[in-house]
Amino acid sequence: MLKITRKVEYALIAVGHLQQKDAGQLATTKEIAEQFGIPQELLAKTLQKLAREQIIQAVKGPAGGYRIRKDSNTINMTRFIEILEGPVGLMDCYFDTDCIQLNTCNIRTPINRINDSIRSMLDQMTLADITN
Amino acid sequence: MLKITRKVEYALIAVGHLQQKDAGQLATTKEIAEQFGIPQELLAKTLQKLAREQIIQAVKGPAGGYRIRKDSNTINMTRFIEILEGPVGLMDCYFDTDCIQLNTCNIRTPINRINDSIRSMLDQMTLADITN
DNA sequence: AGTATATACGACTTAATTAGTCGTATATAC
DNA sequence: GTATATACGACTAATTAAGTCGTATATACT
Repeated sequence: MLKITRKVEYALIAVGHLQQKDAGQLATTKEIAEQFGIPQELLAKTLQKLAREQIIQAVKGPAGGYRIRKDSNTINMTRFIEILEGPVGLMDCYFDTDCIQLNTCNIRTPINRINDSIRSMLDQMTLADITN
Repeated sequence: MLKITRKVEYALIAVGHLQQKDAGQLATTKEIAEQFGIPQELLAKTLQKLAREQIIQAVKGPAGGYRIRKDSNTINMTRFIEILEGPVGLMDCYFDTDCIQLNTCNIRTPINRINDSIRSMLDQMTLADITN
């Protein structure tokens, strides 16, 4: 039903929170989880993915946490979503080509057109647009 | 992951097929299911929903089936999808208001903006755009 | 009238995906 | 060396989507 997953939801909330911190300031997973009522373990894994992809920066150890990277406003939403939940597309055949249909399918072209529209909309939208 | 369900996929394929028939011509569920490799029972229920909502017209009995309605090109995609799978929205809070967050949530406004964009895109797209 | 064929539709089962938890490893400030 | 934070794979639970089944109803045809 055109839904985004909670992982993305939680990630956006967290990024929004990080962006409101003063430059360089850290926030821990625990802090964010408590403040927004998010399961801590799940949020942790989500932030780890973002850190792995250089969206945020992780600092280990006590007094550690995450901080936002200065260039977060250059990250577009397609990228962000795809880091967390894989390919953005209405149907799998946008990426996979192993559909039994393929030849008989009479709706691939128009579906792909809609896909392109959605993707290009999300492409033009940065993290900064979302969370500021 | 922003996916549409198979119900919608099957429905679009079926409508595309119906539109290619000569005016007033009928196609049976069986015919469509076989031609496109779709589970017949599932397609049947899907087409029943479309018939209930006057998107297509059902004719019972032997030599019966479904035909497309002439005004099918006035049906927009938001409506079509919502008939089959309910509200189109990235998150439930676009429709439901019983989220625990609500006050603390820092991403509702931007998420709703994206929602509106997607919906208005689908609003401007008719069945005829998809299947012709 | 009886039969074959088509739609109508609710209840149910199965499969797939998403959400959330747990255990353990690693880095580091104090 | 201990407490606290991230890192991460494996697992379980919950939710949603996909598909099936049984039965009812309409109707063309013989």
